[in-house]
Amino acid sequence: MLRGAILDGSYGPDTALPSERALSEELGASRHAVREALKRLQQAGLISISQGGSTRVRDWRRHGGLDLMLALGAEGELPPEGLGLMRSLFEMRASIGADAARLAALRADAAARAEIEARAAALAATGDLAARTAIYDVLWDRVIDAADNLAYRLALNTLVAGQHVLSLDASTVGAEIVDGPAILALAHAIAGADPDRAHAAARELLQRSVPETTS
Amino acid sequence: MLRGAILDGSYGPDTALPSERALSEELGASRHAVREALKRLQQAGLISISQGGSTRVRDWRRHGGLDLMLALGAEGELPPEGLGLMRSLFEMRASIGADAARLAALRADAAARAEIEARAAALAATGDLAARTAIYDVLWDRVIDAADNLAYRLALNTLVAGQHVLSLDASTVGAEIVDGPAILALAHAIAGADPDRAHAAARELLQRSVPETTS
DNA sequence: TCCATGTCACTGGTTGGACCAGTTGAGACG
DNA sequence: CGTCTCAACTGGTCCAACCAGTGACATGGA
Repeated sequence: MLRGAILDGSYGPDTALPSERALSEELGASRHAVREALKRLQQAGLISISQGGSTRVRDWRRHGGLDLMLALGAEGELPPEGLGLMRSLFEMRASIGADAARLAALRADAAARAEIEARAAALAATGDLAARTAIYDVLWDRVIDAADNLAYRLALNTLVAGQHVLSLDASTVGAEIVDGPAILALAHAIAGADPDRAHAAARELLQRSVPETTS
Repeated sequence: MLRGAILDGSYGPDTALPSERALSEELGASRHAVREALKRLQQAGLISISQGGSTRVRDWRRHGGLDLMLALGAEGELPPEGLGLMRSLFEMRASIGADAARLAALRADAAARAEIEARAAALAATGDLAARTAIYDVLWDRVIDAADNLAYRLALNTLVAGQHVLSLDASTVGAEIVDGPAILALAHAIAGADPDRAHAAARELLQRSVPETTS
């Protein structure tokens, strides 16, 4: 609410915001509400607050966290940034996902390998698109778990949340879901403890959903 | 403050927290302070708040954002997780950094290519470790910019913040900084628009700082 | 004239109390 | 015994006041 009104419009980096009391009067809200909003902006890395001194806008490109992607996507953003935002999201998904597949091939225990292979087989055997999508999501969830990398898990959480914010349906990753053999090959590479093949297979698979740019 | 007291100890997923009023009395703080803390936890994905209903703990492994890494690292964590946390951080750094180098080789404009090469040369020509570290940081900053991927930029922001939280000094990436020729090779690959070589060079360079595990 | 100093009007930080608005469950009623 | 109502929760919001730092301005002495 306040975030969009503040940053995306005016208020360049290093400018001072109005005081909390001024903002509360200007926005017609109590100082507490303004304060909570400001604290959230601070947590997001958009502003820096210091007692006594004034609250200043930070350069979000340099201090913002990954969660900012959601905020940017939420507020119907700049048209040129819109596609770039999606491309950024899916490029990161491809990069992280491919490395997660590599690590899963290295670190998964026997049970995880078996489950990943079983889910891939179940996916390939199903014709229903919705069912395939559901299995595909769980499959990747298990791969991320098997990779045993907390940063990957958390980053992917943010990325899928971002896909929801951008209101993307299953068709966005349709090119991945329809290709049963490629998914099976990926699962086999992970189950067979072949990190290089797993990485390559995942990379190729995930790359299909990265939007093209006319550069 | 409150985050550590709540999650890391007890309070498993899907359990209900005490009411705001109860917490304020229990912690000796006003309800407003408790409320601000809860809002921050909500933003971090640790809890879900709904008016009328009770505030419940969410499964942070499934709903938390990347910023959670900082929070976990801040509160002297579980010893076994400590090393895993660092490994996760540096693995992600390597994965993102390598792909950023690849994209930079594809997308950088002439000025960026020239600057990246110039900085690499300046780094290789300097003997002082601190100076090399400073140049190295800026060099990667330019690579990320050239990759033109907002998600990478924001994720890296979080990762470097995490390195600060874990109080890691320059020696952590010493194996990268000392190798001038490797850095030069990376810069040349980017400047020469060779994405595959840039990716491989960055990957090899960044992989050196990933802590080993005795698996 | 110039610099050190103290004062004071700001800034954010915190608290208490009150009320509004949903949710939930226990008890009353059919 | 099933259903409905209502009261006691929950979080959401607001007002008013005070504490604690900051910074600039006015004032004094060198």
